[in-house]
Amino acid sequence: MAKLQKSIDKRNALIKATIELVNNNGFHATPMSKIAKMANVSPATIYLYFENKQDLVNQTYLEVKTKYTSFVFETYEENASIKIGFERIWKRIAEFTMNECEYSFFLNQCNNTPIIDESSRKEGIKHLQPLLDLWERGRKEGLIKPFADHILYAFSINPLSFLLIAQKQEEFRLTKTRIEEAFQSAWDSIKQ
Amino acid sequence: MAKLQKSIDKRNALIKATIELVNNNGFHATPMSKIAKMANVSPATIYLYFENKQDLVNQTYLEVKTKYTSFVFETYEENASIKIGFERIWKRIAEFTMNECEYSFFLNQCNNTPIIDESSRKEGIKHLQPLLDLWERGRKEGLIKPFADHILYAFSINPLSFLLIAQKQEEFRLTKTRIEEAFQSAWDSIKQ
Amino acid sequence: MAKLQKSIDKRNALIKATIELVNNNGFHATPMSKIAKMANVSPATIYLYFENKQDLVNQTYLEVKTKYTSFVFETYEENASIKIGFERIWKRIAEFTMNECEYSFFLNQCNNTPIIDESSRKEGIKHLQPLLDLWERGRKEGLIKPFADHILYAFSINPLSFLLIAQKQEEFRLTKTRIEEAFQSAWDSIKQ
Amino acid sequence: MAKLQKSIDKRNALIKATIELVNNNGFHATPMSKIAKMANVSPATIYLYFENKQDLVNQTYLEVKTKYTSFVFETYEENASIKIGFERIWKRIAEFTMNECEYSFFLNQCNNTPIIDESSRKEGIKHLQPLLDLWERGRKEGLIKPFADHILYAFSINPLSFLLIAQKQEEFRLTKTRIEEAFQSAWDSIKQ
DNA sequence: CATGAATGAGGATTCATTCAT
DNA sequence: TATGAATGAATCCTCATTCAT
Repeated sequence: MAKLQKSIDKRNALIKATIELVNNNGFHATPMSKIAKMANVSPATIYLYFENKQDLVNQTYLEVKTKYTSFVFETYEENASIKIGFERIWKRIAEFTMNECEYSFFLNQCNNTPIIDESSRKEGIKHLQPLLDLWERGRKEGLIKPFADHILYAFSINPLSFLLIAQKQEEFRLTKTRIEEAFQSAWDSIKQ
Repeated sequence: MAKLQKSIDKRNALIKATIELVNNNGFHATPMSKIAKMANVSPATIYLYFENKQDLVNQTYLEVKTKYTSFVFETYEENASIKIGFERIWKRIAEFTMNECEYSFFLNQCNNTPIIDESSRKEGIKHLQPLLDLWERGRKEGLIKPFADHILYAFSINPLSFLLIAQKQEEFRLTKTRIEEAFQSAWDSIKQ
Repeated sequence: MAKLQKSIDKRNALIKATIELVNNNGFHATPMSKIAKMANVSPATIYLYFENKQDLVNQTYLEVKTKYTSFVFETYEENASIKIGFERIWKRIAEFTMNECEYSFFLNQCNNTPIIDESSRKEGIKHLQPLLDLWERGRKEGLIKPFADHILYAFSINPLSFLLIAQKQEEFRLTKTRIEEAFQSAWDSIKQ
Repeated sequence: MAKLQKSIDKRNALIKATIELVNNNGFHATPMSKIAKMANVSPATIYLYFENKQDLVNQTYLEVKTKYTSFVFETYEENASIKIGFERIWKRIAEFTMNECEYSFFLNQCNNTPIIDESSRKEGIKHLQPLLDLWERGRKEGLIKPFADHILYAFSINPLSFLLIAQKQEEFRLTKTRIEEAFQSAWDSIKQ
């Protein structure tokens, strides 16, 4: 329906604007009015789609996280070997992190800052369940270190966030070669 | 001098209050008035010590970063072997990260957020120069992977930040054993 | 349109309040909040119509100056004799000065004080162009002293401002007779 | 006495600073702290010499007015003819107005603005008593128009203030010749 | 659904003034 | 007498949110 579509478009525009503005200015220093302006909408209209500013950010966070997760596992097949399976997931995460900087940067900011409601963030790393399952299998097979998921995540996945920020601050450029190197470090850090 | 000491005390109280409040509420949502109240001074007094809110946060950041760096290298001796040297530095960082959560959390927030002036953050990871030197030596000796500093940092040091946050959100407890495990992952990720 | 009219009314109320308060208290000592209260709007509303306090005063100044000029030349006809022409303009200025004390006093305060932006005041006495033209003609016909416009203005027009203030401070009452006397002085001061 | 002199020096420095700052920024926008700084004195010290900010400005006004008056009549001799007497006083006023712009500008601002207490300004033009006496004599001798003092003042003396401001705003330069012209206008405006 | 005008509550900052020394 | 540190009270301005249309 054209009408419904228009609504969805507006909601999307608002979320897009939120991401861009929060990325560049932080949550503070992004007034609702600016978000409205960038989305070509009246400030009052925001409140038809979201309860309030907090809700807007929370929903934006969840939306982006969902995009992230579904991209990451889109190509995943459960029956690959541990290393191959991990490599595929890792490369997808790396691809997302680098190609969708806006999304990744936003997620990162939310994860390191009290701008998101506890409840929205509470899930932690559960959204990566297939990866956690893979690790579990790997631990059983003696291929992955018998460490907690958080440790494995901290050393093999999270570093990509740091590289993203370093790149954004132009201290560093993440080339193809370097991604391969990064993967090697990631794998070494978790493999038995 | 009693007067000078009083001034220093006040400045410290302000910085302490800033850290605590920004950690819990974020830079936005910590009004100067609350900082003043927590430091037991009038809001106007803040402006005797800092130019404005931005300056207060910038200076707080630099102060904390300095504490961090000097703690980390306090016990460092250059002529240890690569692995021992790295282990010592890493453990000091881990110790600081876990014991001085307030400081670490604050640093982390500043590093992942546009609340700090570019110029204040510009240094990147240069403050860890002795560690970078160690890596350089390690690469030459063929003990450390021949990767860029940022990659080594991302995989061996930065993960501690993630573990800190996970702990703060009570998803995870970082026990002695787990620190040992974490170190093992760190070392595996960078060793040749 | 009712809505547009309401907007215009509000803007006018704000300008009126500004004039009255600045006249009585000076630019300092007239907080925006008082202006808002007198105009029956919220302080925040002022900022829908004016960029900031400076802009409010600048615009008020320009508005009042426009009222002044158009009143002064409303009845003017170019082809009268020099003396008649001058008398008509002078009398209109006198009328405005005395009947619209609020406006005149405000203009006077702006002209003698650094509360107005240079740019807003820059025009000087150019707004009285028809009078300047008349003087030019008068000089050519040998009826007016061959002096600079500023001198003619200083001695024939500006004195009314002083009389206004003297009256406001109740040192002096400007009666019909005295206006005639004043005109005589004005004319004598510029006539050849 | 050296001590007394030092006190007087400080008071003078404060008054000088007040004049300069109020001239350039207006009464608002000249904080006590700036006055103190310009006078090389602590803010607290001001309150040893003046009750408060209002008192400081009032006293500055009176001081400057006194300087003005005594300069104007310094060379005056009562027994000159009306025209000569007037010319002498007028020229002294012109000299003061042009040479001591800072003082004149300050006086002018106080006279056209509600920054001075009514009581301090109440005297009006009484400080020019010898001139008023001269006019009275002139009226009796039929040489001066039989008009109120305020009118004579408005047209013959006050115009100099306008010329001062025009000059300050660089619309106009007051040369020797122009001063002669101005005098002619002044005299014509009051002479019978 | 959509809006733009309106606003109350609050925030950063300034400043005249005081006070302990 | 002189001061610099300290502050409470104000001031300008912003912004999330609402409401009449």
